Amino acid sequence: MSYWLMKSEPSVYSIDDLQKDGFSYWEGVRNYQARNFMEEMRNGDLAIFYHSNGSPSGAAGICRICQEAIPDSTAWDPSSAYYDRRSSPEKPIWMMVEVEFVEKFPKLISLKDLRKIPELNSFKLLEKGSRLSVMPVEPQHFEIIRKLSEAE
DNA sequence: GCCAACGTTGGC
DNA sequence: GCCAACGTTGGC
Repeated sequence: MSYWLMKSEPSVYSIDDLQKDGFSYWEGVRNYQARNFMEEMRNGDLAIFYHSNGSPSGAAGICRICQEAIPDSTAWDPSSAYYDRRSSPEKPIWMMVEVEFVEKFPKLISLKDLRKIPELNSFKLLEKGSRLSVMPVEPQHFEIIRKLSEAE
């Protein structure tokens, strides 16, 4: 079992939206590295739901992978914001997984707070210039963040 | 809205 | 294969 972090802009799709929906396809990823990570995801893997471009940004909750990578059909939908004419049902370029709501943290753990934790020094998310929207998370890092969410 | 950091594209 | 130009991400 592996751990991941997945970013979403709360103005587009937030942890509250996922809580309400229960499940959601993670469509619209248009970065090869992020796509490759999604292809590695297995049913039952857990992911931190991260709010990017939020006020503030930070870890908002946890979701579980419930459908392994399948072609992202928004890529061949001309009316979609994620349309990519290079992709087709015959030759899909982009993939998506489906995630299931697990929990919303009682309080968002802001990026600023994450940076205060010495044990998270090597966390990829916190590296300068890190922009990847889907990334693996070390099990010990995942545990630290989950524990942080229980504090106070 | 600004802008640094990064990824992608395309001319050569 | 190099690299300049351009587009995007995301913190602030």
